[in-house]
Amino acid sequence: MDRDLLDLPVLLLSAARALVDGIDAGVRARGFADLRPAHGFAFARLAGDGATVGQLAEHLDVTKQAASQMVEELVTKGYVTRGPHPQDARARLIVLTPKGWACTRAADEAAAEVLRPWADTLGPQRLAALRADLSRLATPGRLRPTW
Amino acid sequence: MDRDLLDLPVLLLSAARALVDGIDAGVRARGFADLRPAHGFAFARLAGDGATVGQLAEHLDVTKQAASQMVEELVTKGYVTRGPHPQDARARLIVLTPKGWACTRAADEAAAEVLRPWADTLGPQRLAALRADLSRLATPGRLRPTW
DNA sequence: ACTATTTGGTCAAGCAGATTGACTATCGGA
DNA sequence: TCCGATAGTCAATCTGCTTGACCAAATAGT
Repeated sequence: MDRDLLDLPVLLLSAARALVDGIDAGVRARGFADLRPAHGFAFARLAGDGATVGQLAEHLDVTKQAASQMVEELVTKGYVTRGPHPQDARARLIVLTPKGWACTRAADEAAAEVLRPWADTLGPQRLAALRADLSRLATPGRLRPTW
Repeated sequence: MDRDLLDLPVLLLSAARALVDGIDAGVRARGFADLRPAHGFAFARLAGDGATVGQLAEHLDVTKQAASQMVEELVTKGYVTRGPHPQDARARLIVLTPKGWACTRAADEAAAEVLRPWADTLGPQRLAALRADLSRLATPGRLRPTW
């Protein structure tokens, strides 16, 4: 084991943080200043066909109560709505509002913007290789980092 | 910009989390069950010649009060001591105790242990390349991810 | 069909880790 | 020698999350 691989944790963390911070800043700059990165993780799950509170909780790796609270906040802010669930009357389906969709598009743009200098630095080849390598390493677990 | 580069954030986050979680688990398994990853970031700064509360706060990207609180906790648990600062009577120098050093060694071992399967998966060549690429991307900013 | 258990969600209270604000002691330059 | 800046702590507060209790609807067992 190469000795200086030991700072790989630090590098990984720095890169991850730079990325998330950059995206967050981009999203705020586009007018969505009342959101945190944690909300972005929620949006990622809701995009598509929506999700229940329970599914969201699992995705975010928090309790249902915490997820429910966040949903309440997002409803208040106008990013999502709670509707009846087509298959289960107990459950409620959370879906993005137009504002919520606009925000996810903004996030995609922001992400692309942050990634652009990375592509410039490394070249598209090595960036793609980086992505490929990471995809072989990353366990498909939760991603919320509550440290 | 390649379209599927957009999940690089997710991959980066997964990898970072897997790494930190793995190290944390390894540290706990070695008998230091009363510490969280956040403490590890503090230890990283204290290893060497120690640091003041202010320096620690900057490193962790928290207020001095928060850092002071953590130091108090680490003192209580026996990992660090507060000593007088050689150059400044206002400041106090925080240094690791033998127990603190033992813990940092444990963390290094744990990190190596987590990295080993990574080296097996990617091969030493590409792992080194990964490290090199990341080191070109990572801004030398804070790493504490409080999302 | 009828009851019992499980599951989806919310309400309420409490905790942990951070923040802001106020204060003391010391440093260092005019 | 004074006075603003800096190191650190004490105290109060905020926020996001957890645990615990609960209701309503779904599902399983008989």
